[in-house]
Amino acid sequence: MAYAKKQHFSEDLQQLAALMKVLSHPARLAILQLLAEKKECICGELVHNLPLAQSTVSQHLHELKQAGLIQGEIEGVKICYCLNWENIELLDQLTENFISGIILKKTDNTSCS
Amino acid sequence: MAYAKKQHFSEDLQQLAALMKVLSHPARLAILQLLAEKKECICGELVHNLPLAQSTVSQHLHELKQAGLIQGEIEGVKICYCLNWENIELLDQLTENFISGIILKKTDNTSCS
DNA sequence: ATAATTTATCGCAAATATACGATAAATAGA
DNA sequence: TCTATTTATCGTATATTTGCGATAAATTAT
Repeated sequence: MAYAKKQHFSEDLQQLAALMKVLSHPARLAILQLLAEKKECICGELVHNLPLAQSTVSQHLHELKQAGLIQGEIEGVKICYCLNWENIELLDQLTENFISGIILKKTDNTSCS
Repeated sequence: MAYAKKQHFSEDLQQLAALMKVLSHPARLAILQLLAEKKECICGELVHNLPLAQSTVSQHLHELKQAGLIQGEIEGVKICYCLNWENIELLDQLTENFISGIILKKTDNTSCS
């Protein structure tokens, strides 16, 4: 039972935390950058560009797809991945809302140090 | 040995991924919001505002402190926490740079769907 | 039909993360 | 001094993540 306490927090915080978790591995950040650069990319080419085994890359792709940040289309044997712009922009908004929401509170220069 | 592959990625991606990992738990997001709201806050008050045991909150505070996002000052028996604005703003810049760096590549409306 | 290619998934091992109770350490108050 | 308060840390249990090889499934090429 050492878990599941996440559900005791607000939906908003849970959603953002889940997105941040997807971004918490450099391989997944690298995949997003590669897809932004190449517009679209066959899975094998991503594997070729990352220092990880094929099965590991496939797992990272799965997490990114689950989070809605990328999508894959079957092209014969191959699978062509690309960014899901709609959700990338949602990610942008949610993170910016959170951080700027914090920074807006700064107005007074209070600090305990 | 099932790990440590993170070091095969660029410093930039590693740094951002590490920050995202700190933000990947709703408790830590909630702590940041609480500190932004209250400007500064005794540890016990944070515990009071979170659905977690004292020792668990202490661990989350430790991670936030390690990442430089908060700082604590001893006030007698109590410890007063507050945000480290400098690094909060760095976090803001790094995340915005990353995401907007991706969104900038959108220009052509390519999509594989 | 058979072989080669591509990718997802399974099973496993190891590393990390989460959560808590118990305890230690330090200070304040009686 | 003795007690209460506050917080960090330790130990432990459990869950999750990371990573890989092996294999399965599907498609293309021979």
